[in-house]
Amino acid sequence: MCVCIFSTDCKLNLNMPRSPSAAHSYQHGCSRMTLENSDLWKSFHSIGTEMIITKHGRRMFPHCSVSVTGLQPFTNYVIMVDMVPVDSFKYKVQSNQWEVAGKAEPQPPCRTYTHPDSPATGTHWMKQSLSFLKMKLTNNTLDQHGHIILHSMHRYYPRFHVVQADSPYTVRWGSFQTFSFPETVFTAVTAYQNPKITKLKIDHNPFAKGFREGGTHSHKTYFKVSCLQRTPSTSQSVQEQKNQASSRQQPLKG
DNA sequence: TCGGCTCACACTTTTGAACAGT
DNA sequence: AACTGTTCAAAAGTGTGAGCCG
Repeated sequence: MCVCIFSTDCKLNLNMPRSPSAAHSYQHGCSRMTLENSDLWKSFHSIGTEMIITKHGRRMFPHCSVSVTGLQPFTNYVIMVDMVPVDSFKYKVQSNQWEVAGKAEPQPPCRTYTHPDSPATGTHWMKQSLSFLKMKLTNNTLDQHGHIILHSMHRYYPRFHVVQADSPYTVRWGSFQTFSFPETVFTAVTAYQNPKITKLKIDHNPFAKGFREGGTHSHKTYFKVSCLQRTPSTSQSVQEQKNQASSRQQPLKG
């Protein structure tokens, strides 16, 4: 469920860490937020993170996953994310490098993604890391699904809010704590511009495995391979594949 | 002509329902 | 009856290239 609670005052809460070399954990009052997959984010950040946005909404990769400590155990909190423009420029790729292409387009409607567990007690938030895997990004300004609306070829970073509130509808009156991480800055694109990003994503994102070999040609190549694996039709070979698959998944289930 | 956007494609992974076993 | 584990089909999600559009 997504609730739009911000308007033009988004930047008032801006708490962007100043130094890119800052630690990946930030303290705010007595509570503290840590970026879980910080190393992965840093890998992408080092070559210039790009996030695909589509008309129907696309998940982020790497996705936002954080852990929180220092909350009051029995108090209810709502945890949200919104996207903040890094600067007021639009970018383009010129000879494999991002360059400023002019002034940014007017900001789309500012939306927030509320963590589906919200509201929950401090104990709940602190017992495990919080994944925003299902958050989707779109370039469709008329989007009705509550996805985060961004402009292509613009730079953003996710900003996390921990709000003391009993429901997503009462966050206006709660006390805000805002966190962000320098390595999560990304450029919104409708198609990847940097092949290094593509490679890194394919290496880490299981959904992209079918495209590992790259290009249309690879579709055929991959299809042939998968046919060879599947057509033997002996239940044993199928079972072996399943066993391998399940053994791969076991640590995750655990 | 060019750069950005959309769509179909063929694949993998995830999810959830149905079923069997304890 | 309740719980746990397994199987299977459907849904969701992925990057790419071709073609469209401004």
